[in-house]
Amino acid sequence: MIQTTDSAKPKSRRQAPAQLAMASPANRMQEIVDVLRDRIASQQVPPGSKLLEQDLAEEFNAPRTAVREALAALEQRGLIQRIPNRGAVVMRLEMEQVFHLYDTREVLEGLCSRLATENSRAESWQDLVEMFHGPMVGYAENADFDAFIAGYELFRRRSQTAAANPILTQMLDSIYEKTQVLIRRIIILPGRAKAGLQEHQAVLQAMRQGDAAAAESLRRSNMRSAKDCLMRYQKYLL
Amino acid sequence: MIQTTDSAKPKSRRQAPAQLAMASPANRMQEIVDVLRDRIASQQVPPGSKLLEQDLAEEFNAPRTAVREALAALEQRGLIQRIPNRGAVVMRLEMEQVFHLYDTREVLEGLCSRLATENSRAESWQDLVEMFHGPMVGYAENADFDAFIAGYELFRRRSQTAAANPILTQMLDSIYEKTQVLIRRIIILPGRAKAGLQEHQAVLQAMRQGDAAAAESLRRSNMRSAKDCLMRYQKYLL
DNA sequence: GTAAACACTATTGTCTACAAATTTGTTTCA
DNA sequence: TGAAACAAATTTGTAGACAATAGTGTTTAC
Repeated sequence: MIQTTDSAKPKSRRQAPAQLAMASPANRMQEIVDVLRDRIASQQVPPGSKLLEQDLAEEFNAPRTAVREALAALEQRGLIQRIPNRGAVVMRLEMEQVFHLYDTREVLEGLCSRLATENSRAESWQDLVEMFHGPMVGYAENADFDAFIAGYELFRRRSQTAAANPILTQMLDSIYEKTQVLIRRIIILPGRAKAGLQEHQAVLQAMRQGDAAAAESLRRSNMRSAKDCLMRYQKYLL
Repeated sequence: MIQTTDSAKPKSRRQAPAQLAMASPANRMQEIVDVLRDRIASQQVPPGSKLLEQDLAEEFNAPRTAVREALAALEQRGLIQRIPNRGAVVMRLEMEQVFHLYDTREVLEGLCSRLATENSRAESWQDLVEMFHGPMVGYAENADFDAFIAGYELFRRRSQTAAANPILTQMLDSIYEKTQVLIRRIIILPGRAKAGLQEHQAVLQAMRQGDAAAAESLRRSNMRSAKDCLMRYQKYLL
């Protein structure tokens, strides 16, 4: 095999192993995973849908093996279910499982708020405090749910970043990608937007004051309140 | 293609889809995953080791694709790291990551104890109470760590089962399989066995009294205490 | 007319061969 | 002698072919 000494690689023998881990060809599978994840999380592909390996292979212009790997990854993440010799279907969210997710999320979001408070200067939350006492109030009153959700996600992202705990981030994301669709349904429930707003104001106030324990406790109350709302109106949701 | 009407399959047209999901050929990969998981968790394969696809394929007498799938699964679970074109190595536990794991575990174990208490009759913990006031005391005093750990794991399993939250179980397991090796190193630290024993006695007492909130709080204290011990002696551990 | 047996199609599961890339070993030139 | 250039071998990544299984439609026997 003739190796063409190709191009400019003036590498001395044992080169530094510090390379950016990613290239374009190797992780095409990851792209498939990401795209499918988004579709499932946003319910562009509704629960119960069958995912055909060949169709996906054609769509992504990838070999079927790549698609299979992607499906395996999605199965591990609990987004799809694979039945031997029968293929993959998008996982259906049972109400019971939603409650399990929320119970777990409660303590994790609490931890996230606590760590975020502990790890950052109290003043760094000032802008979010103002946001939740300013624009967000309007969004809630005018039922501008898209803007409201956008603000809420900013809060979430900022908290996660400040918490600086990769394990926690991973677990919260894994919950979030399953319950994402529910947010839009919860927020429209009677009084939920307003209640959520007030609860977040309280959490942010605690964070602004550097009171980590209070932030944790208040965030947990917030999640419990959301879950209660969900239970109350579950007939109308799923 | 001639189909041989093979063997005795007196199935009427549309058969009940209720089949046991597992057969032997389909989930040979799962077996590879489990075996490797155990080896990694128990450090039979030390951190940093390279895992060669071909070697594993020969050992398990499976095609390389099956091994690749198994490795992909282990990567998702965070037990190995795969670098494109360079192969898979067993993940190394940095101290920082251990702390992240313990922070997360603290709130999850707390939740587990709370749910377990809420979901089961208070009397059902009686046997564990007696165990932790009886035999376990001896194990701690006589430094019989194997027996002590066995008792501890029983407590963990019973709690998880009673909590009856699959999401939580999955997350706790995913943490546990990474920190499993540490238990044996923590337990031998000065005073740790005895402290852990007392903390568990307190947790179990709360559970025995049906006080879910106290159980959660005490279990969290217990985990924090373990983490403190870890931080204090980290020089001697990793 | 109904139900079982049969053949066919579509889809998933498995395996092997090939290509690309990295590491290792050897040689050559200052 | 030492470092760079080159070649070989090992290892991972990709693709496609083949086999097995489940689902569907059709025929046939009672």
